[in-house]
Amino acid sequence: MAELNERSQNILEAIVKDYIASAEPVGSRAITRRHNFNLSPASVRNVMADLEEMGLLCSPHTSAGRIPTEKGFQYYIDTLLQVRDLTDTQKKQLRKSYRFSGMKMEDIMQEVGRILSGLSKYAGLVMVPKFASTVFRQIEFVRLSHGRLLVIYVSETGLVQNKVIKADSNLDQRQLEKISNYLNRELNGLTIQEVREKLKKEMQEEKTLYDQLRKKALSLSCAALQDEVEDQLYVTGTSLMLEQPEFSSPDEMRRLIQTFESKKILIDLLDRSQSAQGVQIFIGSDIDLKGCSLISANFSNRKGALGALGVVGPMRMDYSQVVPIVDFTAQLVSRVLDREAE
Amino acid sequence: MAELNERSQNILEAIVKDYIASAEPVGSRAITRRHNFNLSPASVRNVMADLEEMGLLCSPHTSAGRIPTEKGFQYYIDTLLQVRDLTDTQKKQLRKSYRFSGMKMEDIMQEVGRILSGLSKYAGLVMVPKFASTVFRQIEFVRLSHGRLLVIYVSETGLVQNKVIKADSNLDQRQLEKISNYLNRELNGLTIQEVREKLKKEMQEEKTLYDQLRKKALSLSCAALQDEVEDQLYVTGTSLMLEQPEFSSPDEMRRLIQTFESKKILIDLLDRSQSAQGVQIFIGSDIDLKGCSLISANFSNRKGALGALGVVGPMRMDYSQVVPIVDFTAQLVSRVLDREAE
DNA sequence: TGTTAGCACTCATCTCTTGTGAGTGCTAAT
DNA sequence: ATTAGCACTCACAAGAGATGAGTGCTAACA
Repeated sequence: MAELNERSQNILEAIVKDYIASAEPVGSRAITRRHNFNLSPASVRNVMADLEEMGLLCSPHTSAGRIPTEKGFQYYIDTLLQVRDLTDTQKKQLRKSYRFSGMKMEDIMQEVGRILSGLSKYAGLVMVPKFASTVFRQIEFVRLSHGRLLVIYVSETGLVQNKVIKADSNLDQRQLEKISNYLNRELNGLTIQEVREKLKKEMQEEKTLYDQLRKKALSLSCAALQDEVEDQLYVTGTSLMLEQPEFSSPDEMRRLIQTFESKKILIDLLDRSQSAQGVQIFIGSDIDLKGCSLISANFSNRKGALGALGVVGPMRMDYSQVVPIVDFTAQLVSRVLDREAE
Repeated sequence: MAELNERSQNILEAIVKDYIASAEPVGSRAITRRHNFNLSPASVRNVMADLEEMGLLCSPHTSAGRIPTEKGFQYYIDTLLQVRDLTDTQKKQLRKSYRFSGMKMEDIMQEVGRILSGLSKYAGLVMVPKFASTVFRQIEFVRLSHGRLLVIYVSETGLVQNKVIKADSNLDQRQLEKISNYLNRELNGLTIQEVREKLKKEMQEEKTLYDQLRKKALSLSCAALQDEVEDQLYVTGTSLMLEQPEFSSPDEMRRLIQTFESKKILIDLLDRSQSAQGVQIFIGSDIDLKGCSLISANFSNRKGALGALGVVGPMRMDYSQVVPIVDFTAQLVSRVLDREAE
């Protein structure tokens, strides 16, 4: 991106801010009225023409004002955006909302989503801890019927996953208990990722092993943990998005709701953000959410990244306000999870 | 409802059917064209005026055709609707979609919802088995920290519920095992409802009991099972509703999405239908879904009612088509659950 | 040379008008 | 009892100004 002189920057910033506030195209006169740059509308127009040439602005039609393009927003976020930190009062209030003691993981996540969307007035997303990186705490088997077996897996953070598997051999409850005892001893404190690797190694080493119990335990736990569990996503406050003027037309509404309904796009997006640290902002066609932006952050406990949360809003959302909310929320959730795990 | 002569019935039926097909007000001429009653439009108009007087029809404005009122729909459903059974081919196809072996309960329910909304082109609802009426199979305790205890409860159908409780006394894993063994033996085969009653009784009888283990077991399981678990509801295909012309205005869309988002209204509704047998139809202001109808049915296994499923569509939805789908689906799900449980 | 006033021009939006057509209710004839 | 005929209503679409916000360009100005 070419350098912009100070005047251009000021004007771009003014346009972006005005547009964020009004959702309407911004005209040259409006700018001179609302900000006192000591410039005439005509001069502002010249600058605006330049900014349009650079692809930072565009006008919906000849006689409307300008609106920032995606590139314009990107520039704004990269170089002009100043995120003010939350005030202590706000922080305190947020902390107060996060009294999760005695709630189970799913409910916590849902509640976090609600709070996020409530604060931001946009849609809140929370992706629950990725299965592969959770830390093993306990595994239990429950016999159902026809050799079908319910496997219940509990992570250190109290996340419960369950899965039905087929066990060919007819194991009785007694044997199952032995097996789960064995596994609980053996796998304690490892992440699922590590458990998988360990199992794989052992399976190879002990192919010819005569220890029946161990053999069965290995094959059972393999079956239980082999395939990736689909990430679970909680979406809250989609209807708030429908209040935004950019989604006021029926077609846009339908598109938006369909997107939120499928969840797949959102999961991919949050997955992508998983690798990075801190708050991330995805804009527009970056993501498959036309006209939207996503502000996301990971949460984690001491053992590493666990999940991601964020806010989806219109591209012109109030970044300076939402970014710190997302950031602080992610930190709070991380702390809660640490506390729970300890 | 006053009796209607045959001609009036025929005309009412024609109007309802045409309106279901077109979502437009139906005029007198349109009726004589599409159905041959050997009547002139003027005669039809006379009848329509009568039907309007009775509150079965209304016209949006003077020079539009008539549309059925809520009462009109009610009359149609009660006395005119003929539900054709599914053809064998359709049944076979449906059965083929329902191969759920090896899936866990939540996934089954979600899939059922998807199929329902896919077939009906409206929104599908599935409410998971009511906790209180599930049959106890197994209970497990997992220690988390600070005396917080994760209780995992498994029903006979493989439904897993979990909950975090506070256990004041410091129990080690060994004692917990003993307790769960004791409870598993003691409570096997009872519904949660029965378990609760039993616990209550025993707690009273054995207040002064010196058997420490038993006492702890009782108080733990009481804490674990005491409060009602919120019914879980799966909603699918809301975006399909937005395609319907009655919800094409932004305001209607917002209202609809908000309703679906809160879920509470829908849960109450399905709860209400729980008591009855077979397919039920709720119309319009009966329920808090303006302009919508709900077709619902319960599913159950041999032990009794477990949950409910249904389809929410516009009031003018194609009842003759959707009713048998909902009916047959409920039967299929019941059978699947029986098979799983056996 | 950068800035600004002035001006012609564009174009979405609102309002007002008019025409059209589907549908109605009433009346009189069959 | 049924129906043809007719006047009437009213939503909706199309067209015509009027309005106003905003632009680009040019020429004058500091």
